[in-house]
Amino acid sequence: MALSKPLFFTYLKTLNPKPHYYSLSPSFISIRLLSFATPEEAAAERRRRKRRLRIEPPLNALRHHQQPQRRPQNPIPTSNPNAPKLPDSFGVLTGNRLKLHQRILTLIRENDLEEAALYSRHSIYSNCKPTVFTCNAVLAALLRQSKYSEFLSFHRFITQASVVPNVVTYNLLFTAYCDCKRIDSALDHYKLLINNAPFNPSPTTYRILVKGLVDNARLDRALEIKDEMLAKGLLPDPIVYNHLMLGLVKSGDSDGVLDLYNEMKEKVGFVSDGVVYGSLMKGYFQKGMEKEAMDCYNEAVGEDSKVRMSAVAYNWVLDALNKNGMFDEAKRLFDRMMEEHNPPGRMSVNLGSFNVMVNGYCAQGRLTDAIGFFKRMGEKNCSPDTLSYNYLIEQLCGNEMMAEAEELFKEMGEDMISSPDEFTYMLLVNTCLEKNRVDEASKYFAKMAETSTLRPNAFSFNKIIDALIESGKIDEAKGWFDQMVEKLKTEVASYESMLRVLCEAGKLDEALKMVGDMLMNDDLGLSSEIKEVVTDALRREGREEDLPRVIEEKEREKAEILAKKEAEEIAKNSLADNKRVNSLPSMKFSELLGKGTKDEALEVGEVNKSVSAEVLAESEAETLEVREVVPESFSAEVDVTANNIPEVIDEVGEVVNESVSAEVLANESEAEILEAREVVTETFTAEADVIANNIPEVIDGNVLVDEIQGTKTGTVE
DNA sequence: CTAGGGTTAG
Repeated sequence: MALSKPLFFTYLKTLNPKPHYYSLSPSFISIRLLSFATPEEAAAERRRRKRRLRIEPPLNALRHHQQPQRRPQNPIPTSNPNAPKLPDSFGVLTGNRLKLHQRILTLIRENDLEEAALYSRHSIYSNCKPTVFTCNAVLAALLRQSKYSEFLSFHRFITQASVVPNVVTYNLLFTAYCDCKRIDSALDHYKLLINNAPFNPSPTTYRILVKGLVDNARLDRALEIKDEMLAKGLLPDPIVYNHLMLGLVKSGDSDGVLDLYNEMKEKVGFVSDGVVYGSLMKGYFQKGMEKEAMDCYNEAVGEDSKVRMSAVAYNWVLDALNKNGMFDEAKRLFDRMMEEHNPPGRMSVNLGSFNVMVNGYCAQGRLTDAIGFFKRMGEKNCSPDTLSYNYLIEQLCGNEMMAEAEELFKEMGEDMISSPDEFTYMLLVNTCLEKNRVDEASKYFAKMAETSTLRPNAFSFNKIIDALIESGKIDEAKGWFDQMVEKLKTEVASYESMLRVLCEAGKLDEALKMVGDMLMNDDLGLSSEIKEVVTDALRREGREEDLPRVIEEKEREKAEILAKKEAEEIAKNSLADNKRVNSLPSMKFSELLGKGTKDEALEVGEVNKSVSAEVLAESEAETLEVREVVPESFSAEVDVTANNIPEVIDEVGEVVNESVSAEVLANESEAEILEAREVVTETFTAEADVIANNIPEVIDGNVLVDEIQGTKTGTVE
């Protein structure tokens, strides 16, 4: 996906927040009141707090009614521990934290994202905690490189480490979810933002969400979100409207297109942003009202037009012309844009302009002209990205111009921007296969597999495997099959068909080895039908006793593994029990909080922390997990207890409820959490948090990666 | 000048 550049700009832009999002004073940050002399006093404080919450509703409740431009009123400073925390203000980005920020930015610039993320994670526990701006920079970088699972893991990490997200953090998260087509997750977090965050969504928020919804055929919801935006008193954003209008065009609702345009016009008088005129033209064209479409055209680009036409706005108009048979007019406009282009002051052409023209000429079947436009990018210092290449290569492949396609392929760069991706390779592989050039196809496939970055999906693997089998290259096919098994979760059916092929080819030893692998894999197993196939093949060579032998062997191996596992489990449990016993002082946590001094409680917290870390940390990753929840603040130590040793929840339940607060609110969470929270919306105390934290994490990074890989690589037919 | 480097194509 060619998001990188625009996203980066979005980030840069939002990095400069509007002052009013951050205008609350830092002194507002809540101070936890944790130690009470007696349980009675704790209870009294609890009651007081509930009363107070009734009198002073949480900040978000007030926020709904205020004008967006107005500074949020600072209701009651410091005393409400359940109040949402405010994100860092720019003021904190000084001294060491600024230095840290710059070092991480340097790492990002050097494209050492792994180091940047790791460094940030470690700094959380240093005396120089990264600001939310630094975290956002890391998130944005991960997003730019489509590292979604790392993105989500990092995001989860910083939320659990109580880095308070700002609107940019939310926007990055929305973008990540939308990119992965997990629009509902994005909406869940939008709801969290609306309900809990001490700031409003920005126009960018609405652009991301509306586009995400439109792209995922959720026009109705997109329109609702737009209305929510208006209800907040924000002006109609032309970009949001354009997304919606394009969505309506796509679904054939041309009246809707015109309605939206008129709605915007009604609200702002005159629509000076040219970005909507292309979709407006499309609406008229769709109604067969060519004259009106061209009136819009003239309004937008005519001699004395007052409409501001950016490159993007022009591109939409170009597209509208091209898609409605007005290529000559498009060409005239394009030439004018080229002439008008005068950077840095006036930017009227960009990469998209060329792409739109390339698309238009391809649609007419004028491939050579399309290549001509493609080559002209350099004139205006534009360079094609992967998507631009892929589009043209696909068109060329589909029009018997394989030589030209391969030429372009060779041009594709080493850089992230224009390097070939899975789609590129599979285009070439498929085209070669269609022409029965199996060896060349295999060569392209091999080239893709050699890269460290590209991950062909199962569909791609099967494509080349089947083709190789069909042309009798069983060994080569088996080679790819083995790689597929190593890299991807492979379906039983794939194993079976490969197995059949091996049997048919009389490669019995390999077949038996594969049977062994299948038996050892709990997800696979061996159907009686496939057993039959193998037995038949063996019988032909007089080796029918080999199969039962292998089966028996594997059963034994499996039993051994199982026994070993059980033994380990027992050992581990008793170890854990010991530690649990050793950590028993933590059971007195609540008492200490009630009766003892804070210092004593802290001491227990300390013990507790290290013990739970020990108990839980079985791997590096889990150590990180634990460290994620190990907080700076004493109160969150209760979190560790509550999160990690469920039994303790009962013991310290009251205390937990009182002290675990909104910091967990912004947790990586899904609909359930929202629901859980709904129950206690008025006072949103920790009950919901505890519930929420016990809900198993829904996000599974690996699953996600595969999903993305699936959607991204797709199928090239 | 009080926005807008936003968008499209597999």
